[in-house]
Amino acid sequence: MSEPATVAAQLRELSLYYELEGDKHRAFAYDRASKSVMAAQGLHRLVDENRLEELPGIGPSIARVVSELARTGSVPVLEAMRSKWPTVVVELAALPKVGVLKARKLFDAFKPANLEAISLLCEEGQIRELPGFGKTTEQKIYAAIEKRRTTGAQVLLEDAEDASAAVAAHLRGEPSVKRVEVAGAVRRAVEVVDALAFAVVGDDRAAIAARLASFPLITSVERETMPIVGHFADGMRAEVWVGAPLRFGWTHVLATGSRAHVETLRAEAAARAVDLDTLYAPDEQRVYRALDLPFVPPELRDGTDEITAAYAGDDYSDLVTLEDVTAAFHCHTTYSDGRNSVAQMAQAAAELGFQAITITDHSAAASYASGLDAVRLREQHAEIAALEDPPVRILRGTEADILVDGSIDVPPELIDELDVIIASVHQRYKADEAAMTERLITVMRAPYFKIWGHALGRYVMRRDPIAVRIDDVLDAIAESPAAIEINGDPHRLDLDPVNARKAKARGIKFVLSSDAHSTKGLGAVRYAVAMARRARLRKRDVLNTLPADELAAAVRPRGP
DNA sequence: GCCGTTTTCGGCCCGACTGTTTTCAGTCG
Repeated sequence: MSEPATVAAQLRELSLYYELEGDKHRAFAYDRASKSVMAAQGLHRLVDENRLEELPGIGPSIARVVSELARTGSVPVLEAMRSKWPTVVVELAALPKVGVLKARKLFDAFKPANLEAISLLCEEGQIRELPGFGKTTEQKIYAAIEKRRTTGAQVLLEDAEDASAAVAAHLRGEPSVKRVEVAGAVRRAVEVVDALAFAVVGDDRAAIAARLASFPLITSVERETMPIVGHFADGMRAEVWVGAPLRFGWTHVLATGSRAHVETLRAEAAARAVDLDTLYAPDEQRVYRALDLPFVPPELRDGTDEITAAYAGDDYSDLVTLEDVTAAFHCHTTYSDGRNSVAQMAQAAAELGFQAITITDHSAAASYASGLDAVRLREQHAEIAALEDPPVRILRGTEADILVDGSIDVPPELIDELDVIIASVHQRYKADEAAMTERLITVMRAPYFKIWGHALGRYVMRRDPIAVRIDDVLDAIAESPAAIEINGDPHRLDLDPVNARKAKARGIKFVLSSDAHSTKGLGAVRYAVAMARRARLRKRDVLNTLPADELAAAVRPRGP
């Protein structure tokens, strides 16, 4: 049966077709049904028991569609829509600043064969002549197609993981396939993924290519290439690297990349007269061993200096792991914009194996998130104190806004009552570089311990980082009572690995956090761990790997 | 197509923003 994420993607695709047909409300219904399928628990069971209509937004008609998609991977209406509407319309609608309506207008006016044709029309200045379009829009479309040409489609790591899991499960359905591993940028935990990749053990390439082609979201497959490449309707690619079992190690390395990492390995192999393509290596460890290298964790294979560092003696065995993390850091509750109570968050943290949790709701200045003033903060502290036998140690904290003047939104008399302060920019993101740098340095130098929250304020693919002289701020932090958060919210992943490496080089400490706004959100800490590993952080670089008592002492604003 | 009732049809999500307009259409979150 198809994965829920796959069914959801097909419903979204149907939604887009209905919108193209002008049936706005049906499109909305399918979009809502798609979200519902995504959020559903135990979709397969609901299908089996004919209970899909229990899901919100799913009535008799969509229930039939979902059931058929889940069971067979397709449905006639989707196939009909795919042959009626050429790929280029879908691709146009997916471009930033171009929606379904503009895509439809462009298609009706020009009947373009592909994005290339639209690009050409931009160059000729023809797009701007269309009613509703202008010079600016034309330039944006041109730039978007240009970007698409160089980088392909791009999705968040989190979404790429879901898609990869679905494709991997599908490939495992081919009888001649012995093993399927998710590889590529997903395995390397790159924030933005532009191609899915898989390492497969099998001896029947044709059968594997055919299996890939039958994945519900894939529209075409290049079968003769190495790797086999499948194309999704939205421009995403799936690369499938096939290898024999005794040489799977090298296949796995090739599929994982990065390109620069692989090239470096090839060069080292050539220097040692090792033939990687025929090397006996059932696993990756043996590939690296053959080159006198320790196992290089996937997150580090970015092609910078990970090989050089390994030859210089770093065996990467002490990189921080999820198991090292002792405290659920940076958590919101119903006091501000979270969905669960303090007690529920503490319970969920305990169930995930944490020893402690930091409750850090927004401060008063974050009024849009119902930030807490001193009165409500003390109410929360009283509630925490009243909890009988809490399942984990609870640190009373705040995520305080960094105000424009470089002060932190915590009344001075409250600092002594707090166990931890996270200081974050939530307003006036667009301050100029000099002002923002000054503002942050002032905050970091404040004479009590604080943790810089979601440092550069980016939203991956949606909002650029703040403009700031990062080196100056890091220099200030290095000599101040301050640490830096690596925020595991899949949309933030902030501070990013490149800058985190710079911070680590200055001896700055980190916390790995989830920025959870619900019990479910606590799991996002694994992304923080992944970013930390990419930054080559060790357990000793991360404060919330300490036992709860030591952690509490380390982050207390005023010290012991 | 779904949903909720004013019970079998009529409304469905909305505000900020941007670019294209000259009062609005379309995108995005």
